[in-house]
Amino acid sequence: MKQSVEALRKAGLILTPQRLAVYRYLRDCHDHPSAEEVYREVKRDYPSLSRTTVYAALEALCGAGAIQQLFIRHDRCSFDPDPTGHSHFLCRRCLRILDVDEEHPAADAGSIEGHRVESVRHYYYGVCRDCLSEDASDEEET
Amino acid sequence: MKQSVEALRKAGLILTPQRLAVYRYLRDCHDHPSAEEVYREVKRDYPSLSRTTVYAALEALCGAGAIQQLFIRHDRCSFDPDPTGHSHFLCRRCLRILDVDEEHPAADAGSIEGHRVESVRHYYYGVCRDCLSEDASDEEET
DNA sequence: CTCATTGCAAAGGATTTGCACTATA
DNA sequence: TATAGTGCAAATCCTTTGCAATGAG
Repeated sequence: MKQSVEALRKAGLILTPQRLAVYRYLRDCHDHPSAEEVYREVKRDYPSLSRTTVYAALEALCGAGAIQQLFIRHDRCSFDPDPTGHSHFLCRRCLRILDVDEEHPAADAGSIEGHRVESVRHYYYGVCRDCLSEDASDEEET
Repeated sequence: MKQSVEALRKAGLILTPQRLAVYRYLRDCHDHPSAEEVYREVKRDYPSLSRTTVYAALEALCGAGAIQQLFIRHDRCSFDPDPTGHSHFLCRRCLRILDVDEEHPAADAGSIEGHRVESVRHYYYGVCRDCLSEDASDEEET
């Protein structure tokens, strides 16, 4: 954690308790929460926390390359504490977003068809393995 | 166009003037409009058209596999009249969404890490070639 | 001390919903 | 004719914005 704080500071971020709390929550929740979820949860420890601050903190952290923002769902953005280039899977049953261990250049992927590529996202949609095995169990019971 | 209509009908869609208008607009606009844009434009020919209908039509067309929905932008969904698996590029300067001729399995890509994959999206972000060349021209003038 | 950040409230924009009406198959 | 689609209005949810107060460097 300490080195993360240093990394954030070096990235030019002013370190505030709120930003640290947001960052720490993301690191520890092992999920891909939306801004609203981050707000709700972090507010427990910082009752005075406002949405404005959360949105600003998330944007700042993205800008610093400490986290990444996902547009895998149509109704909200999600945030991933791991900024490295990997794919994501959205289960249409449980709506969880799962990391997929398939690396690809995160940013600066050079160019494609003349366009300068600064970042890449690979999204998969379907039914996750947990929901699949639940379905299998259900059928056995029938 | 006629075969498209047949395809829609075969996909089990009830064909209404509104759905056809939505589909036709998407086919002809050679862009990746949002639901709101589709609504605004198609409403010109169908003044009675409502948002409800547009959203329902787009959903039905997606379900029938006639078009595909993109979640490349954080603030709205976009629709692509071409349902085949290809990548997309979002320019942060002009905000246009461009097709990238890089095919990948559209749907039923089998499974990945145990999850059943039903569709795939590859998104690139950066600055498109048109904006890049504009920048180049600007510098020359300096 | 200065400027960026924070907090609050309100606005904005996309999408969804309830319900009555209409039209397709 | 029955069922699915349509239209209108209101509601909902996520995100952004204006502005004054606060705090980090």
